[in-house]
Amino acid sequence: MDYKKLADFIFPDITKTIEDYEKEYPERPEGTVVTRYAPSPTGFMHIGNFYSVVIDYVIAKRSNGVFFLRNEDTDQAREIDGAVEYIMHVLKHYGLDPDEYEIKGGETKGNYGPYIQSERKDIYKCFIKYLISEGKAYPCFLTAEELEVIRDNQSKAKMRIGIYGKFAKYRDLPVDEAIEKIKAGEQFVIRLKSPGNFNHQFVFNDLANGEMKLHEDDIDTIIYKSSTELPTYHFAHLVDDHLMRTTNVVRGQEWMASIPVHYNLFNTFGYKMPKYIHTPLILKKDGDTIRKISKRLDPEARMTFYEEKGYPQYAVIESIMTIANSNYEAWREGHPDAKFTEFEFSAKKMSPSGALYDLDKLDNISKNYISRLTKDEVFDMLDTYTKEYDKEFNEIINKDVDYTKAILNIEREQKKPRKDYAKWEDVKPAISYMFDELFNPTYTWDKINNIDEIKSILDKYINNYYNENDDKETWFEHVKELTESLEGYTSNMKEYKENPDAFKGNVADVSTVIRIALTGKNMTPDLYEIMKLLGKDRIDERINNIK
RNA sequence: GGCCUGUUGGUGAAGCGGUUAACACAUAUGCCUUUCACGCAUACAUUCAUGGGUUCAAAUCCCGUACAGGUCACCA
Repeated sequence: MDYKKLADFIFPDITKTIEDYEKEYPERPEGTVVTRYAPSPTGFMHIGNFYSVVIDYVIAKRSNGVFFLRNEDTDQAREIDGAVEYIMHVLKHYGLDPDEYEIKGGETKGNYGPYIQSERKDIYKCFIKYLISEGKAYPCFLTAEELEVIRDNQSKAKMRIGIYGKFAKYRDLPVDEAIEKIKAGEQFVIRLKSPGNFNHQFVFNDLANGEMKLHEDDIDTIIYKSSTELPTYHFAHLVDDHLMRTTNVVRGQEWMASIPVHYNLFNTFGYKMPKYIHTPLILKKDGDTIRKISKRLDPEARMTFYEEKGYPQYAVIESIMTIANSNYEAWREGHPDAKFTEFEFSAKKMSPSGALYDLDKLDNISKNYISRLTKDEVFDMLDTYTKEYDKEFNEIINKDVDYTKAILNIEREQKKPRKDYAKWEDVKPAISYMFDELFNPTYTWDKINNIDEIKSILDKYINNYYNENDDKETWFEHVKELTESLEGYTSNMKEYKENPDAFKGNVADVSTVIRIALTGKNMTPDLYEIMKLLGKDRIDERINNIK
């Protein structure tokens, strides 16, 4: 049959050949690892996508390779404005900047573009045209209704579903008849004339999941959508990753099932398949059931969650790396200051089963990280965060930067620093009492709640025992002396513990009374440090305000 | 329904023929201690979904079963 006639008829304007493109996009330097993140701009970024990106980035950067971003906008009905900008924002936020990318109507970087699929139509058409001219693809005129009937019948007959064998009605339609139909305005798609045989198996090696035996695919998959003149994902994957010279494809495990299709596609062109890493799904425990984490139901599925809460970028990446390779934590212990890209990542060590993303673990990583920062670093990060998410608090902490830093430095910059904050959102409620405009004096404590008693303790303290120039030891000695002077109280904790009923209270209780009076809380960092920062006037004022 | 994948404590998991079944998080308790936090210590899987087999020996190898997930679009 004269397939060339058909090809020329369908794509009369396509004059470039595959060879032209091969020349235009030459092989990258020998041994370069090339990875990509290829999202469809259909909404906000998901933690699972982020997982893939981190791995893309690590394996590219470890070997000085290339990591690029490709915009897969072939489904225009689902496209959302600003989605790509948001993705770029996330990548930048986490320091995972792509080496090559393109913003629609904006900047472009890299020599293997366009990096937006809707701008690559001619390239796809060229490849499709070649396939048709070789008789390896054909126009199919099956309507949506016909397709549905076929599917129903197959399902009733318990047959495999799809267009294959005798169901591929237009597979061998004579060229002239096809041309007539197109001339008559009939809608069509282009399907691959599948070379596969379902009864044959081939071995596929996934870098994460290992070897598996799969059936060849004999379904004539749609590779080109006439409605939009755009290819389907499968075909775009073939053309783009071949021409962009991608060496490693990292994608979610839901793509595993498409491997036989991709195997066919790469084989019909005689191209080498890239290496694949199918990442496990990130799951979520919902009551008693475990399911795929969902953008709609689970706030923590969206990457915006981590930014809004103010999780440090470092912590989010660390938590992902910990899931990806369980020996990462041990490595980190030995290399506390190394960049995560220096870690010897192993796809093989990835667990093939889905993982629950553990926010407790994230908090722990984050707390440890923040606890090791200096007061200046903490201030800067808090400043950046509050500028975006809490303007009021941002103004407050900037009124007297040295004062704020001193607060943030309480029990910091020492061997065993406090681990109070997992995210920047936690800071404000933890230290608000240090700022008069946020201090909301309320005294509530069950153990000592008699107002006369409280007032007498505080008055005695402020008049007879408090001295703003005391060092820490002396300060505490004075609190002890105060305690001893009170009827029924002891400063001897051992004595108290042996017989708690014999006393009204102890030094800890007296300290707590002072603490609550000054901060409104019965749990705070070191009281001495707090009082130092508050200063005599504010201490007097707060104590006098207790009613 | 077909095809594919998985199943080790509350969570992430190590282990891949002989271990007291690592480690980290979480939880609980104790010590330390002016509260909290930190730190330290202890506890937490008589057992590796389940049934059978191979073996002197199995979480580890084989077969079956159950359960869970993924996928079968002019969506990616």
